[in-house]
Amino acid sequence: MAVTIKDVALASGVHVSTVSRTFSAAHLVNSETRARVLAAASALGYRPNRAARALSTRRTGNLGLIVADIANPFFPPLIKAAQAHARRSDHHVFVADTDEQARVEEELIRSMATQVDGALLVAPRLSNRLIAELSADVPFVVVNRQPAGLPAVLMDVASGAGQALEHLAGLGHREVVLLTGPRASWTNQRLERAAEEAAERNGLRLHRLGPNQPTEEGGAAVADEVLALGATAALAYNDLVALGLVRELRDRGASVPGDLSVVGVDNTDTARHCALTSVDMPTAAAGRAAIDLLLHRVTSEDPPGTVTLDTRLVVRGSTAAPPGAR
Amino acid sequence: MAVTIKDVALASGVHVSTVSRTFSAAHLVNSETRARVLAAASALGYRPNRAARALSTRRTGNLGLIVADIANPFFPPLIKAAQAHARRSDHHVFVADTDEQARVEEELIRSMATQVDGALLVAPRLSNRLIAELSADVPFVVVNRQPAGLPAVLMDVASGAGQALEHLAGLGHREVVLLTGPRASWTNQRLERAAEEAAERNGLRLHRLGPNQPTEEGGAAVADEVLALGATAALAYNDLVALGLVRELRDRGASVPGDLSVVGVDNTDTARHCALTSVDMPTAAAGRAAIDLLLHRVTSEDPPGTVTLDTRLVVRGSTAAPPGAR
DNA sequence: GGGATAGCTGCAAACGGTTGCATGAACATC
DNA sequence: GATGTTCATGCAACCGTTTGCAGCTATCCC
Repeated sequence: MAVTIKDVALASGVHVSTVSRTFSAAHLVNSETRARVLAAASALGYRPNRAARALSTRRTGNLGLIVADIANPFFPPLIKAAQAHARRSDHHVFVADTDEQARVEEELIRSMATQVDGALLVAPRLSNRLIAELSADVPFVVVNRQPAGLPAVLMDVASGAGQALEHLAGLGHREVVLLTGPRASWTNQRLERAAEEAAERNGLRLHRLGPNQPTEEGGAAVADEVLALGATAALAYNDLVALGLVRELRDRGASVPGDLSVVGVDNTDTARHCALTSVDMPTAAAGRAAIDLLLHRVTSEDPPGTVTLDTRLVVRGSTAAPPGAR
Repeated sequence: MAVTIKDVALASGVHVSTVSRTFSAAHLVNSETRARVLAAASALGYRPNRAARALSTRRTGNLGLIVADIANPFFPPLIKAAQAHARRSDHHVFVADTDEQARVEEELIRSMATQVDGALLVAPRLSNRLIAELSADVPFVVVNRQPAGLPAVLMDVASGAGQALEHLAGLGHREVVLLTGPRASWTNQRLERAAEEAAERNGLRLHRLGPNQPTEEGGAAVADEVLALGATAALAYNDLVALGLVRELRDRGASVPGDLSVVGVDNTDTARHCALTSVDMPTAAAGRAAIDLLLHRVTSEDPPGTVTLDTRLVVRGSTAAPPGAR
């Protein structure tokens, strides 16, 4: 049915191994022969069968990309960039969604293991122990987490969070609340520490509220408490939380940024559309860097490296001077 | 290195073919033998090699999902649903982004052909001729387009667009502008026709403006013309166009919905966050339906079916009575 | 008790490539 | 002119699994 190497060999009068070499080690075949083979191949519309190739080479040319929730606006730019970048090295990408469940994540990795050369775990929920165990089967690169001994790409929220608090201090704010995210999140841990340090540096008083669900509902749920605290600005774990808070506040007649300035994290498209000041996460760059690391890891024995990317504040309409200021 | 069927055979004292049957045709093996094989397999951590299996069965257990732009908020819910649904039948999904380019789309399909049992084309840019040609290599299901002879899933914007114009008429609007999208888009064609009919039904005068780029910029670019037309409401090709228009209008001091009511299409998360009235597209349901159709097509010879899903209006804060009304 | 049947299992040939090794030709070296 | 190299190609085993066929055993029927 499909045209195989055998058909090409027949059509060009050479042995299959010569056809094979034409495609996988062209320098080993005479240039005239090569031309003949290529002509026959393209006339027949030959395409190497990747599954067959994988069987002997143990390289599938496929990568896995495992994320918690494809529909969370944080992920698509990363997926897009990773996929496009992988394609440049002729790799295909399986994308899988774990629905935020560690069990699903594990099963996905196991079932992909025989079909991929490596996998990208973005903000995995799995225990470090299990990640280490599974990494024996498949080379991993981890994004936004740092398990010992594995290559990682980190988007360090610290720099952007520092800029955010500096920005708020500059506007005249003195009392700021941090809406924290999931305890297990590496980003959240960095965010908490960075916010604390930056608050001190800028003479701000920092309140904490959380952990919160990293969703719009999570943000909406704490609107009361935020108002009760008497803070004039809030920094949220992510854009969804920030936007949930904004919506709830406005529903209650409070003004953003008039009564409360709000800063998100991730700088998703939604933040852009809703004019939310936000800390930009370089998701596309992270996707590309992770693919580079992964492809490198697949082919080399070098010790795994870690790439850390900085973040930066993008100021929009959700921040302004506090109510008391002139 | 990896544990194979051979290791399991050795460990359980049977021939490899018996191990194979235990996994792919369990009823053919004695239940005691089966138990022994399964025990050995799980002790060794055996997982069938899908590439090898694909070689003999000509079924890879993989599907392709090809979209124009992963980062466009319209797609992720569809991708998520399709992937989750495919997983239930033990299929993995390659996700690929064409960057809106027909050439890339074609190359992607060709390079995936040997590795997938079928592919989902979502709003493809390819010519019908080429789609037909390629469908000889790979079974397709097409979403939001209707090439002859191929199974398709359509999200029919007509019903929702009708509701939108009815809603606007009910609020007292009389002059409405339709911001059209790409000419080649099936959705756009349906939208234009449906809007025309619904306008007539509801006694509205319908202006058209377009074709517009289906992006925020596309919407922002026509703000002037919209104002000049004297319409009091706009229905946009999609949410991005609608939001671009809203932002530009507000930047110029016009009020939405005070001066102009705006309705989008897609009902993306962004529309929700930005309180945009929008026509909901059942993307998740479409993803699932498409996978069903595809899996069915892969295994059967039935003539291809078409699934049409209705849409409906979701009213939010971007629509209100026109300026003149009491 | 003999033949047919059903139920399991083993054998070996695929599936479509890759690759180490052997072979042969052409050419250079001394 | 014998020897050694290099280059190009063919040969055949192998990658891990499936599957048609054949063979064996036990059971059943008359």
